[in-house]
Amino acid sequence: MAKELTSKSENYSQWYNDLVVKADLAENSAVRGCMVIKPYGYAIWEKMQAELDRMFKETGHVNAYFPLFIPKSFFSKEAAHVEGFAKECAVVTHYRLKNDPDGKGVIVDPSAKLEEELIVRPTSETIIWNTYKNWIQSWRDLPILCNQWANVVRWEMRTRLFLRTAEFLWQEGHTAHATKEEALEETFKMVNVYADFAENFMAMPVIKGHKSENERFAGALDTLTIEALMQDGKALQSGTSHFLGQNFAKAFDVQFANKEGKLEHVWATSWGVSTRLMGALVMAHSDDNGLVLPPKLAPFQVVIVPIYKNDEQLSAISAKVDEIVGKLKARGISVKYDSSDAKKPGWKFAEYELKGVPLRLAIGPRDLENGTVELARRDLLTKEVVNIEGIDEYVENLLENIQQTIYKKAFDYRTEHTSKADTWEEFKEILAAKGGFISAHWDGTSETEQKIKEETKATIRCIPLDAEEEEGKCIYSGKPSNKRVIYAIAY
RNA sequence: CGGGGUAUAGCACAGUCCGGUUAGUGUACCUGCUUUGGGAGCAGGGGGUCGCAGGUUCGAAUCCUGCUACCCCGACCA
Repeated sequence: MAKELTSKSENYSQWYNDLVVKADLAENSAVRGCMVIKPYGYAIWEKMQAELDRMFKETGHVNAYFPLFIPKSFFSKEAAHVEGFAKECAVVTHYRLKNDPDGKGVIVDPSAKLEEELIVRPTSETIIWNTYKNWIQSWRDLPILCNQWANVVRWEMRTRLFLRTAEFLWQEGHTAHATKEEALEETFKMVNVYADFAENFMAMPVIKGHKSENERFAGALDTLTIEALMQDGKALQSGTSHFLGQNFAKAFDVQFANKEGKLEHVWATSWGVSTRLMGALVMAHSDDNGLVLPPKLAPFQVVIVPIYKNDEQLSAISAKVDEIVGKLKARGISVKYDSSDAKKPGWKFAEYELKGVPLRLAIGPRDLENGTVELARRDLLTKEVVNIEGIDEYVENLLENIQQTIYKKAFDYRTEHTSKADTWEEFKEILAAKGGFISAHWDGTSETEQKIKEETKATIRCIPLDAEEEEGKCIYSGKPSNKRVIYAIAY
């Protein structure tokens, strides 16, 4: 074996680290905490972007771009926001280098100090609301529905590829509305878009819900989240949508004249998903043989491997493969024909499994004689021999089936790892025994949430949107509660 | 940012304790032949500022000091 993966059961986090690197998704760079996203990984991200971008536009949003740098003074305008991000900001203080007079290399030119330091954006609310102030005067200017695709920097102390890096790629939507109701509606709309994307494209079931006060975005009145369950029983926050109320409008003095001619502060939302989704995708489906990619996000959905003994056989096979490729492409299926002579079939089989290609099609002399191909599906690791006749339709259906099977497997895993706890003892037992989501009553206080976190490391992942009214007692304090919330140990 | 660990060829490691020929093994790479339905075999070959910077010494991968990066555990976080 050329590339050995640590097994998932032996060491889950090592398995993840190995997989990301060995499947060629990303690697660590020369810059601490910052990753290089490699072409294969970036191709998946581009597929995610393309679909999300389409969904944003379908819901009336437009793309724009705001600066990487934010004047320091902007940051202090919204108190909770500063509080939340101050500890992880990169700061630009100078704008010039010069040759070191004492010898080698370059130094920062002390005479080139900026009058006002610039913050490398950890998120763009401040620069955007400073800008929106100029865009908004009357109710006729609203709503503003902008999104931007950008990089942001949060100076993390402990990083992991995709899951937490000092610089990451994301999209951030920032909207401005005339009424609270409309802003709230937007907040919900976007969390639904994220859930739709996660489930139908990533094949990853998610729970939609409100964040508790502790977990809320700095500066938001309400944060909605989608929470996914990874295969080690830990939760991963995969996307958030914030109702910002009038906090930023007040901080940046953004008012509009309503239909009665009175000035009012604008209502705001913001929402984002990041390259963290790549980590979610890896951890939701993959196995000890490597990545398992849902067909809708795979850089190529089908790989074709020829098996041959000489050039003559290869050209006969290639002729047949060209036909197949043409038919598959006509159906919009992306396919790679790997006729390279540099590697042997067995090597290619293992390599494409590691990279999660949903469907592998092998064709050799035996198949040419019989008019067949060998189809191997990545998700189930099963093989079958099928007729070339009608292969395109067959593959198309199979890809759809793989997409659904992957989803169902993740869904079943989540179902098995979602438990109800009614007592504190039970809660701790479940957490220790199998982890996963635990549905339990909570008295609604931060103190209780904090205590539970200290004692078990579990936090409230969300208060589900579809939580049923149910009288009960808080598992920790015993105080009355009227609905269950979702606990888990989180990434 | 606190505690622990690691750093030697593209990758995985040995050698470091106890300083002493030309730094070694597997794999990957290059050439040739034979191979090709699950990570091929044989033969030959190339590749190293031993993480970086200082110091000790006749002599440093090895001892000392500082720095950097990565991994694990904590605090913090998408």
